[in-house]
Amino acid sequence: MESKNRSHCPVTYALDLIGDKWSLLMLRDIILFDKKYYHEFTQSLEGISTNILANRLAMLEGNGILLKVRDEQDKKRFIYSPTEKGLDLLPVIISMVLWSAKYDADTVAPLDEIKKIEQDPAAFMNKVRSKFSGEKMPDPVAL
Amino acid sequence: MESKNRSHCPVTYALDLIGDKWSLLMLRDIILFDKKYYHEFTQSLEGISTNILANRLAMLEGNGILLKVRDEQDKKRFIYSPTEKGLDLLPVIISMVLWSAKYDADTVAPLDEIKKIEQDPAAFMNKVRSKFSGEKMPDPVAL
DNA sequence: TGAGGTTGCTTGTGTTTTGCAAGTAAACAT
DNA sequence: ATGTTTACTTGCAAAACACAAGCAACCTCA
Repeated sequence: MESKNRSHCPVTYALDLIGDKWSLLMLRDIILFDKKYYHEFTQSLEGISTNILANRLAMLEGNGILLKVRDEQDKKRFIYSPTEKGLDLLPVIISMVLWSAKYDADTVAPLDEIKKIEQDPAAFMNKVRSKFSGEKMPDPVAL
Repeated sequence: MESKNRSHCPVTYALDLIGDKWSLLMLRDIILFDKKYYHEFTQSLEGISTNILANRLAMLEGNGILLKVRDEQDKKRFIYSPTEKGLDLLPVIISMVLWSAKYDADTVAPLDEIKKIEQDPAAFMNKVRSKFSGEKMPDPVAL
């Protein structure tokens, strides 16, 4: 499930991995809306088809952006979570959100939340990141 | 040449306009590499086919991201330039560049330039923007 | 003035990707 | 044991894409 790179231009590298209409929406659901399970992704507003969803989940996992583990509470399910590489895409998502909030007259982005993000994006990102400060973080470097 | 929106989520709005493998590469060429002409886009590293190129140029123009004007020096050519809406996508491009520079072991992004952008992204964006401070900027608000 | 080159597309044709509906298998619930 | 939930997979039609060729407007130079 590898993507072949068109070039090693950094814009191209990112687009070859997440430059489609679904991958960043899935990361939005995982990172911002706390979705974890396959069936939760099928319930998003935009209606992804299940074959595309399965394909993208495998691709994102294969490229180290998502982590997939069996749910020990209910072994027929899997829990998807962002890796550090996935969480590091938050600035991409946020810059898209700010751009759309500015130019989409019909945006549903809440204005007060947008203003908070604009004033202190680092604070917003830290708050989001703190939700995932669990088992999948790399070991802290010893002092 | 309109894109229909899947939803008015701000992530979706951005992806519906520029969430494909080519649009942001073209904006990279226009904004960062100073490309202006159709034939210059065909010469990029990644090799876009001409029908897709023509389609995307029309789409980006139709959505107010690019401006297309006839070149008065050579009337068989057109000059493409970013609108304010197009220039406002610079944060999206930059955040992708920083992410790829971090995770692509084979990136061609120059390390010293990346560090400068990381330390002061606003300064980099202003420098890039100053290249386009010409006729297509909106009139400054009267004092 | 007209022949050839440049530029910016458009048009075919085949391949790949996507969307939609239906089906399957493992785990679980009763 | 039977039905249900969950996570996919499969088949097929539609759309998007890549590649090659063609074409029209404009320019160049004789």
